[in-house]
Amino acid sequence: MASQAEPGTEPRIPLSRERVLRAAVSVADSGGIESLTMRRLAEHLGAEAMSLYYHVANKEDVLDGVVDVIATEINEVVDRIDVPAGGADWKKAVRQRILSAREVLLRHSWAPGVFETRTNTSPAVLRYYDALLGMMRAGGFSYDLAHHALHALGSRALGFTQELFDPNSGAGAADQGADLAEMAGQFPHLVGMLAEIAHDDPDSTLGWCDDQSEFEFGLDLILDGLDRIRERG
Amino acid sequence: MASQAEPGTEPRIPLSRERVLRAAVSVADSGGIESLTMRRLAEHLGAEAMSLYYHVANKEDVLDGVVDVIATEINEVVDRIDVPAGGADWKKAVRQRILSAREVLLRHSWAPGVFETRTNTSPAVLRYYDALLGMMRAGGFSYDLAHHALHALGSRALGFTQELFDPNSGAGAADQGADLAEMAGQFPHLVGMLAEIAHDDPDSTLGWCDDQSEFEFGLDLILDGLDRIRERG
DNA sequence: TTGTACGACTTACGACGTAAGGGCGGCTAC
DNA sequence: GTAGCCGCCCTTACGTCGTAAGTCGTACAA
Repeated sequence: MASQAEPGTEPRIPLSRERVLRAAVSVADSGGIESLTMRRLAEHLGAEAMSLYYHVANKEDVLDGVVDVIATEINEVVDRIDVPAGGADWKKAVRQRILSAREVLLRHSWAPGVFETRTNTSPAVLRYYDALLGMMRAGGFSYDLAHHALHALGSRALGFTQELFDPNSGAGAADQGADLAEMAGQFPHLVGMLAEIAHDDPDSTLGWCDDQSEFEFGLDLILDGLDRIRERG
Repeated sequence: MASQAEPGTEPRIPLSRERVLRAAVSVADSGGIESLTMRRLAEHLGAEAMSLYYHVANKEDVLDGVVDVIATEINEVVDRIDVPAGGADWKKAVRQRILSAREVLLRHSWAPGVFETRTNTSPAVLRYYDALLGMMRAGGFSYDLAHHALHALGSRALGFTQELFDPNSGAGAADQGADLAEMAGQFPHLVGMLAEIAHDDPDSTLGWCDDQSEFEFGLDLILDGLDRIRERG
């Protein structure tokens, strides 16, 4: 339509699965995952919704493709890392790999939620895990221990953890309506912890607790534990 | 309608937020979370969809309420546990608490996904975390370490981890179409691991890897790590 | 007896995913 | 050349979703 009304303009780039998936990431990046609808995606591409179905089976397929795009971006980043190679250095290598993956996900904050809903594993994710396994093997892990390690890391292996409760929202609720004293009566330890943390770290720019350093704390806890088992076994 | 057509039957139990939320859990239990729509929920209650809105703000509110119902069920279970009390026994107590929470979630397999999408923390979840914190404090944790511990545990504190990749689906894909040799070329470590695990544990009734024992492995890894820090600090 | 407010129902709207089919432009076969 | 085909995109339409707006019966207070 637009191309007919304006003759002589761009010759219209044809759609393709590749282009559709890239656009999907772009839409989610700018408006969040709930803004990713087939109609909006088509609009973003200068096409109609039903045209997408020639390149993509359905919306589930789009979401599958989107995690593959993100995982590919992760692989591109981690492949550039200069690995210190195997032996006892496995921990350093794995740690850096995971933190790099996390950096990519921080650029697509909606992505973790999508990763978790997928059951079909994307080839790019498999490639990521395969290389991670390779590092552990080079570090002396048995396949069995490496297997346990993957489960223990869970989503952390890809660089994210879902925070189940955001103490800020609880604190906010307390500030607003409910009496803080009443709050303290109901949740004494929670309130005590919040008070102490806030006191210890009053001017942290990232809020009362820094997610990045918490992520690293948990990651190191697991990696150290695995290392101990590796040395013993 | 039905109550008008059949006069003299039950006097019709009035709706209430409580009843709506319990019905929502029941619907999700039997048909999965994607089957939980306002219309179906109403039908389950013998009412019309719009009638629910007198007791519930909107669907988000229903989901918030649903996690509160589940968290309350968890609290009821863990409150019954006979705690071995504080000191060095903290680990045993926390471990048992978390595994009990997991048992509840296993009865509502759709629940983890809903927990992760909530940002408003439910009072029942706060109560759960508060008691968990209390156990750690009794075990000698500083608030700071307990805070780190909560982040390190993440969703594991409530008894679940999201499995990002199910090797079964990968293996299934390999079995079906793609050549396993080609698969091994692309993902050598992954295929090696799968082969060894399958060989070591050929007749596990829970599949090639037991999620429960993997959960416990990861949980113990973290709890042991925290215990070491506690002793040192 | 007459409000009045609660608690349900009816109707309707816009957005979503997508099934079905129409049409255009460029290829290949003659 | 031109007839036919097919790859690619569009139009139209359907069923389902969440929910805004308005209606109605019933119970209780004045």
